[in-house]
Amino acid sequence: MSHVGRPKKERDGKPVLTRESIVATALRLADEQGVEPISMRKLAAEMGVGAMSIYHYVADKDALMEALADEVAAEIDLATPDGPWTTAARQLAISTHEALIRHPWSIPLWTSSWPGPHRLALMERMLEVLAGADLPPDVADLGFHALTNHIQGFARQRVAYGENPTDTPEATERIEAVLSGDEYPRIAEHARYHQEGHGAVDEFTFVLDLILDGLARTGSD
Amino acid sequence: MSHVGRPKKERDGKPVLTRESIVATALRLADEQGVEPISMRKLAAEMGVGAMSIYHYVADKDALMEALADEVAAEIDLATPDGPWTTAARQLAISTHEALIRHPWSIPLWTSSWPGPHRLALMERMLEVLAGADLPPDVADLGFHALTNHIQGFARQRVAYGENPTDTPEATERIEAVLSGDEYPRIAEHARYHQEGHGAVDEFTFVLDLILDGLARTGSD
DNA sequence: GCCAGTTGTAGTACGGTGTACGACGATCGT
DNA sequence: ACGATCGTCGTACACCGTACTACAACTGGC
Repeated sequence: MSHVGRPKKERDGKPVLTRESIVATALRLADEQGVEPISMRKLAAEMGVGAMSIYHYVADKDALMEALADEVAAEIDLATPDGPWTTAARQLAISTHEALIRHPWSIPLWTSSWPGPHRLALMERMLEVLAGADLPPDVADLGFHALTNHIQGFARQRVAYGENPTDTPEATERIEAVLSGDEYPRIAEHARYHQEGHGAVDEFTFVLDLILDGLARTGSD
Repeated sequence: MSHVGRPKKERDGKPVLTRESIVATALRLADEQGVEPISMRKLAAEMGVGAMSIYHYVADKDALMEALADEVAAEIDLATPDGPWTTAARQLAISTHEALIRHPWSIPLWTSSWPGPHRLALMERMLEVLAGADLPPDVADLGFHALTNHIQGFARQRVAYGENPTDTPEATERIEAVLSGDEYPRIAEHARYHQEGHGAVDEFTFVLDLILDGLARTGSD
């Protein structure tokens, strides 16, 4: 075997195997094929390396997934413009939403794994913004939950409700069954409404504003 | 081997192995230990049966999980009292929330698997309620998403944010790290706030009403 | 310049998973 | 009485995460 015992290096001396390079390739693989088909073996093979070598940089697969989710959070710009707190919160929410849509596979990870440093920083930033709103403490607390919930939940829904037709034939078949049957007329109507391309784009900001306005109003009562 | 070749029967003639009995035992196991440790082998062993026998009643593990999620939905009472649409939607939301809290392991399944008949019926019912609200179609549509999103998301958060201290020592350690460090003061404050037992209970209904009021107001504008 | 120690790599192996396949025995329709 | 059918299950395969171990290559001290 070519190189054993010391970090593999590329021509210019940069090591092939690093925590960063591992996370980077995993992220590329996830963007290409999603997160489920990633296995430690495949990832190692992709990097031209033995399976167990990865474990020198990453504790276990969960840690890798956590790092992956955090990498998505790292893309989010935490800088917010001056002005009322609602616009700052609004922009933070939209940026997060966009990052999640950019990497749909990461959405489940945000709820199943612990937040890494970048996600913690994002939470911290949002809490700061809310703290600057002069809301009663319990309203701020609940606002935080409502916002993060809305962000992650809507991202999930936008991915689940198609929009990108990665649908398996089995999935479209089941949708068709509901559409053609008459057991669930409202659902059929709802699905048709979505298939016509309504909503989706500004639904996120619409409900977001609904929450923000509600919070602001609650605060001024 | 005791009985081979025909459905196992108990003393009174009821078969041991049925789709219903399988789902029922799986649900019991899930309530006891959560859903991840369930494997087809363990489930079969629990029923005193060979592993592959289950596949005669269930297509594959995903189908079983889907049935499990639907079983939780089956517990939800779809009857709503007369009166304004908001109280009907409110009760539907609360019932669903309670069912999810009763079976926390099922929450991820609601987003990862397709809705079964009971969940479809629940969706249908909610859409009916919203259709009776005389909202503009796009507001009704977005209201539906906002509601389901809030229900599932808050249930997830209530489970994730402890409340039931099933936390592993590793988890408490990481929480402690954030609490004792000074990198994320707002998060630390937020976590302390929750540890003191604030919120949680009526936060769900609070934000729920915020959404419902917002929808009602939007409709009357 | 050499040798010990350290460090990153990888082979092997173990225990687990979902499930395809086929055999077989018990029951049922005739 | 006797085949067809159906439910059951043993075996096997591919794959997974990862513990353990051996070992090559580098590094630092002398």
